[in-house]
Amino acid sequence: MDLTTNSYVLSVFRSKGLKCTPQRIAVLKIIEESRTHLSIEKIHKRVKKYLPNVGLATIYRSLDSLIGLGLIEKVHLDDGCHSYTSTLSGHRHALVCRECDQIVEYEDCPLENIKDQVSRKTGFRIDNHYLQLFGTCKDCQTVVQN
Amino acid sequence: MDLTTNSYVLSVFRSKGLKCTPQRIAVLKIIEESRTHLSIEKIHKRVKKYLPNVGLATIYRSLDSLIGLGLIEKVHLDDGCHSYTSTLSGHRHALVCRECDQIVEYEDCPLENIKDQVSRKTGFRIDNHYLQLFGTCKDCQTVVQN
DNA sequence: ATTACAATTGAGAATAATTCTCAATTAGTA
DNA sequence: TACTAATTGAGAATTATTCTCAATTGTAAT
Repeated sequence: MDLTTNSYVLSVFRSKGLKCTPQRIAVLKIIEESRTHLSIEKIHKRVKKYLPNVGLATIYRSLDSLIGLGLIEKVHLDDGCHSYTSTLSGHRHALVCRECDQIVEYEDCPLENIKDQVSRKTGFRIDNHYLQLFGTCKDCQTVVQN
Repeated sequence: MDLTTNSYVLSVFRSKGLKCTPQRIAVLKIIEESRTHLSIEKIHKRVKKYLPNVGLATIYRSLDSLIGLGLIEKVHLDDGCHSYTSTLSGHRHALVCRECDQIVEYEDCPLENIKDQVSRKTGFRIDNHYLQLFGTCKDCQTVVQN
């Protein structure tokens, strides 16, 4: 894995005065490159392939930093666990397949007008939302259940 | 607090062969009656007022049972913590105020048609969703920020 | 009402998840 | 190249959650 990064990511780090360390870049890239959700332990294991001495605490800290920078998002799974997903290609929502754990993402946010509607009804000023859909992906629908 | 319950709740317990215990009813009622989100610790403290010997493990177990019965739902907060909300008045979504922690709920689910739309685009069969909106409630919008 | 039995509970131990501490290291200036 | 504040690794500490097991209790059948 190439632990250098692009100038956009670099500028995000700079804008908050955070250092762009190999540990943080590795965590970010691993999350970006994964198509299924990764637990902290899995992220740790994968980062260790490239940075064998990295500690678990650093993974936690990197995740926090990256969330603070808006480069990744915490994803809450149906069972109460959570994983992390990259936000680099813009606002995304996750579709989590219960069978194969695959995450499919879709770009267009269907919630913009819903937010207005809810705002009018409740008086809330809404500044963030969290949507996740659970189900069975195309592939797993054709597999015979056992 | 009245630890008896109505026949609907009773029938839900019976339908899954679960016992309708005072501990479970207490947890359910406390969640139902609260308008803000409650941590496990807070639920534990409140249940203790009525059942002083209740253990923390029982709160965890009761919450699991009630989720299994569909009587409550886990709510993921923006900071990664979670709380619980009653589902007794039908399908609800939470609006969480960042200022005062108040939860406002709205009954009508705006997602039914969105699910179809996403299904068509991605091939997913969607069987559950999780939506939460974060923002500032009406009251807190008028308070001067400090 | 009583009984029988499986489900549930309380208590605390065990485990898992997360955060903290601190000395050593390092990224980003100057 | 040197400086400095931020970051890291290691492991301890804390917090959250689950497990174990003997005692208790809700429920259904008598």
